[in-house]
Amino acid sequence: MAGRPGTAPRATIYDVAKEADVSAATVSRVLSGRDGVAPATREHVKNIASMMGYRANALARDLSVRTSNMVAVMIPDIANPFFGELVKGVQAAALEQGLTTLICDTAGEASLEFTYLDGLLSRQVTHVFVVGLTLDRATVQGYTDAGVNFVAVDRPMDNASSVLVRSDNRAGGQLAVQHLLQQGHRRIAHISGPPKVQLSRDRRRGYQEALIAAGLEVDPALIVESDFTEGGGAEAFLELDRRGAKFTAVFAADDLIAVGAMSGAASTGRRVPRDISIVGFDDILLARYTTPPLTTVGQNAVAMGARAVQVISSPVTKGRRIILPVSLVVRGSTGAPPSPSAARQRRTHGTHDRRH
Amino acid sequence: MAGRPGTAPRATIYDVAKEADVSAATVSRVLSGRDGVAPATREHVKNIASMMGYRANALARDLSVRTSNMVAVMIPDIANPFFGELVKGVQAAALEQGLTTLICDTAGEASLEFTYLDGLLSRQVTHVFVVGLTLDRATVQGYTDAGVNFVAVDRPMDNASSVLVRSDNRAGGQLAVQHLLQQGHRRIAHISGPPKVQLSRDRRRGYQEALIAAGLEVDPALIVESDFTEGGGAEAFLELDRRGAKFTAVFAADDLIAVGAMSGAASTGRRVPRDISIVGFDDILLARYTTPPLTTVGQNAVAMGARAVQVISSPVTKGRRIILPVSLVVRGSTGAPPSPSAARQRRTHGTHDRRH
DNA sequence: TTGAAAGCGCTAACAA
DNA sequence: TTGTTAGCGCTTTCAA
Repeated sequence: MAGRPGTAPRATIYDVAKEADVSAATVSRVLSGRDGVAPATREHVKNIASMMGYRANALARDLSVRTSNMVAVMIPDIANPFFGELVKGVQAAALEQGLTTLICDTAGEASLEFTYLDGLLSRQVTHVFVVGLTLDRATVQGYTDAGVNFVAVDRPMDNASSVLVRSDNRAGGQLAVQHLLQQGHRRIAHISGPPKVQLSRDRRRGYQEALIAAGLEVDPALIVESDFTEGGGAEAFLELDRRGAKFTAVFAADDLIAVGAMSGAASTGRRVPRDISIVGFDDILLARYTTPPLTTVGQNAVAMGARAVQVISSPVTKGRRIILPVSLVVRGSTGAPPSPSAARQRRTHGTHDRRH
Repeated sequence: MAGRPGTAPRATIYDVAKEADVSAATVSRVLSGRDGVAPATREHVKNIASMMGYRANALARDLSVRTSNMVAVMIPDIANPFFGELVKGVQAAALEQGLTTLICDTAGEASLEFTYLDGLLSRQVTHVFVVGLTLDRATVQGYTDAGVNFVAVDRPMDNASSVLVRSDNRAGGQLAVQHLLQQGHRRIAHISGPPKVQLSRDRRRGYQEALIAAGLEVDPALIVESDFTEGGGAEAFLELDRRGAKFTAVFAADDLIAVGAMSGAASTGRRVPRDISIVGFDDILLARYTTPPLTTVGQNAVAMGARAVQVISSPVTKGRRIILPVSLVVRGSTGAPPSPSAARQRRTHGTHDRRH
């Protein structure tokens, strides 16, 4: 009640001890649920503690024990819904284990990764889930040596020894293209993610393989690189258009790119899927609500996050890879290519998802 | 080199002191950049420290000093891009002040808010930016008393004494409706956010006021409540449709709702903006890339976050409100209402997008 | 079953 | 300018 504002002196374990007429050690034992305390004493201490509104000081505890009950997840762009969903998965699963999740947006910048990792390490956060760390191998090794346990999610890190949880991106690329092929498309463009990112290459490879398997050629003029944003996708589509390339479908490396591509298509006077079909990747929540709804390769971000958390509690071989399956989600953004004769045959953008 | 994996014994300030042949106090002074150290000593200590790969233990420091250099931002849904952008603003501004930002997704659940706040408090994180805390006034007061400084962003908290940084939501609602009115719309529906959230009520009030100012009546049948998601927006649109209400435009309480409404419109056979105009709120990145691009009330999430951070460094009167201006961003989702004859005519021919 | 005492790694008077 | 000495609040042997 007295004291300066915001300076309410917090009760310590000693205050509780004194009040309960026991030692601090006993209070500690009771409050951290260790045994070896008489039931009566236990009850008594508990009462006194809650009476006094005692709150443990995690700093002191962590300093003493040299661990913390917090885990962190580092992602390159918190404004990308896919990562948002991923984070939610991590958080929910961590919570079940009594762990609190800290989220760090690195913006893909090494300096920020550095800052965060330093802060986490020096606060005894020993488990961190990372999506696309750009830090070099040596630096990462330094953190590992210092006691940080990394779990790479979605994207591998420059460090062969840590566990990786990701989707089967290559298969996803194939799935997307096979679907387009089935619809009758032959000229299929691809807007890829940054080639530096492994999954960009994997999806692209799937794209190429499916094409080749169908006896088609891979035309470099039909491939353009982008980043994983709507703006990048729109720009990439325009680039494709500028090249004068002929294509009736595009496989976008993620849903945001696909949305951008749809926008680019519209701005060049094309209609989806009548004039052009578009397939995305991720199946973010939004995909269901674009106009038309987006056909996409579904991966379950929430499940991926949850799976990553499992890793820390189950003994895992170093260097292990956990590959999650993907599946095609057919919605309204794909259809038959425009054929001169059959100008009006698709009329069905149902709201139902057809899962394959 | 020796030791168990992940158990590399970290050098302490004492190790450095011994090696540099000075006292721990001196090392501390050097490493935390305090003055009162001879330049020569300073250099020497610095060298030794980096030589030894010394890393400060933040836990020990924070415990001793009883503050930390971390701030936290608590948001209800990390998968909503608006909050993602907001967080980015906070983070960037905090970084400039040497503060590291922790992100906490409360999912709008009081229990999670509780968990996070406890963890933060007991780790000496004294500044937290909150968006729509649901915790009750007394609980919040408890944290305040314990030394947590809250800055409410976007949405006020149940605590009159903390600073609030938000947009002028009421004016935004008016802006949206005035625009629609200008286009010639008279039957304008509104899909609001949860009425529990203050800004839902503010935007709705703006909507109503603009209607009344134009001499129109507010028709309750044209207002439906939703949440701030695409799914909610789609559902709300369908509800409007089910009611058989006649309307030519809808003002959605946020962009995600607007996207959902566009989807709902499409699934009921309406075209935007030909048959129906839609206005959103927020101007998230996505708004530029929907089909058609979304007309919306723009608020700058990044700026809002940054402004909130300023608050903690500048002395601010308790209970102060900082209201940020909003502005209308006209894109392609709004246009003139369909005239009965035109509507009939279009049913027979395919249509192209309107001009701007 | 309980307590005394010694840390965990750092900072901050107060002396020297 | 530098060092000594107490803590910060909790955990954890080791005795009792």
